[in-house]
Amino acid sequence: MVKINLSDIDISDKLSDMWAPLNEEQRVFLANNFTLQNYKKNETIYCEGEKPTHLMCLISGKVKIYKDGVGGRSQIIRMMKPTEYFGYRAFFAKEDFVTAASAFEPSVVGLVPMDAVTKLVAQNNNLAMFFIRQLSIDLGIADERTVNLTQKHIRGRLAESLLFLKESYGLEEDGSTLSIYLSREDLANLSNMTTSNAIRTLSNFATEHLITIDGRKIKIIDEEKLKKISKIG
Amino acid sequence: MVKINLSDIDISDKLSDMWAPLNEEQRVFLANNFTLQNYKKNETIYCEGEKPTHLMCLISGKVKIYKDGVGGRSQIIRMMKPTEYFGYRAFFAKEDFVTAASAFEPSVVGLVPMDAVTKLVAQNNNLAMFFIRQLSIDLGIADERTVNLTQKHIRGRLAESLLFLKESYGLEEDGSTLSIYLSREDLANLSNMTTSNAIRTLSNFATEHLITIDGRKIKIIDEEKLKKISKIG
DNA sequence: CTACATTTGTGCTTTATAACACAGTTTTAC
DNA sequence: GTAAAACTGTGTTATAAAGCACAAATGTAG
Repeated sequence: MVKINLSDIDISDKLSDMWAPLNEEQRVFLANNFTLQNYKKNETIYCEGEKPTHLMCLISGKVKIYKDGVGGRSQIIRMMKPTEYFGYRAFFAKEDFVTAASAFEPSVVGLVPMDAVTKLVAQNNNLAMFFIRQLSIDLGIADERTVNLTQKHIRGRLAESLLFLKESYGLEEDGSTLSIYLSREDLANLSNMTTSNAIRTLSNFATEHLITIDGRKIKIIDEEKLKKISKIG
Repeated sequence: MVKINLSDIDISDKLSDMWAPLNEEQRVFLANNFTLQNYKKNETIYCEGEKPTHLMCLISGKVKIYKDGVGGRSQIIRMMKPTEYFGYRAFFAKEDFVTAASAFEPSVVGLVPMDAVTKLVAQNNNLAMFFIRQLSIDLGIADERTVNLTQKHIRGRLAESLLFLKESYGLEEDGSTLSIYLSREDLANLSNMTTSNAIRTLSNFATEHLITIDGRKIKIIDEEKLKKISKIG
């Protein structure tokens, strides 16, 4: 872990939603408690059952938050993109982690000890409101997700995942290729299905000219139809 | 809606987790903004798509938070018991409600306008921490629930629901009858299955002497075995 | 470069669960 | 108190999705 001077690398503007409420003194305090950590592709960031110690902010890369359920099956709960915060829920709930996190790609994570965060939250109400708002948004997403994953059929769930990946990570310069390359297994774990069904359904979508596939590269061809499939389930 | 004097009916001690952080002035402010509302059995408290306006606290009765998904199927997301707060998530997230709420039984709900709550949160950090903690706990539960509802089999899901009902609402004086009488349909919507499968599986549990059923009265006979079924999925 | 492991793809079988149909029972409304 | 509606129970059928087996392709390590 390397202690860095925030102003040097100038990432503070990217993290503005959370930084904005802080006064100068609080920013210095935060900067003094801020460290960076690198994670390799597929490296675990934290595990289920561990004690949460740091607020984490994804600086670069892509991270999945997942949960291993019955029979070795893994379910991806959330996916983080740069400037998003994670790892703090369990601390605030006074629990151990109920999920695990790992890096899809080489990633850089900013760490702030939770006791420093707690101090700042106690001093600064707008920071508290930031967390209230963020948690509220995430809880709404979780409620939606529960219903979508349980009630939609395979095609609907996969279509939804593809659209989610587009919204979250965007497209490459060609305007249609998803900027994230997932294994079929990860795609399955995101969409609550087996790997073979992810493969099959993806092929079907390609046959129907909704997408094209080239290894892990997926191009979205007919977004409207995907939306329709996602909607009707 | 009837404006009441809190000290008169003396419910403030029951609501202590949230009240505790408030000073005298803030308590008076809250009391002046507090109203009670009665709901009949099966009456809707709020609907999906509506704008959230009040923090709600269940004073007495039982309330379900649910979501209607594809094909008319309804999924129960959360169930409230007295002294629990609800209805505030969407406000903090600056969204409309994504769920609906209705009363299982005749219920009394305490209402506080969200702008009054916002004012108090801005003044009082411990109150902000109350919401942060509550939202964090609920988000953890939602994450668990997503995996349980998607990965466990019918028997596991129903067993889990029965245990959940016991934990949440407790037992009657006989020490084994669940204190909440749900329709088979509600039990199904809680456990993500069709009504006929809830009926069938419930009968199977009775045949296996894990429970006894007498209409909507359910006695838990072999809790350990239910736990085992719930655990292995 | 070769060997081994992992991922992807495809066909076939099995199974869990939904869907449907209908009868008996209980609750609700007038 | 009766009629209608809602709920409960059970058997049967249909089907979505998992499970399995295996081959081909791709990636990785020595």
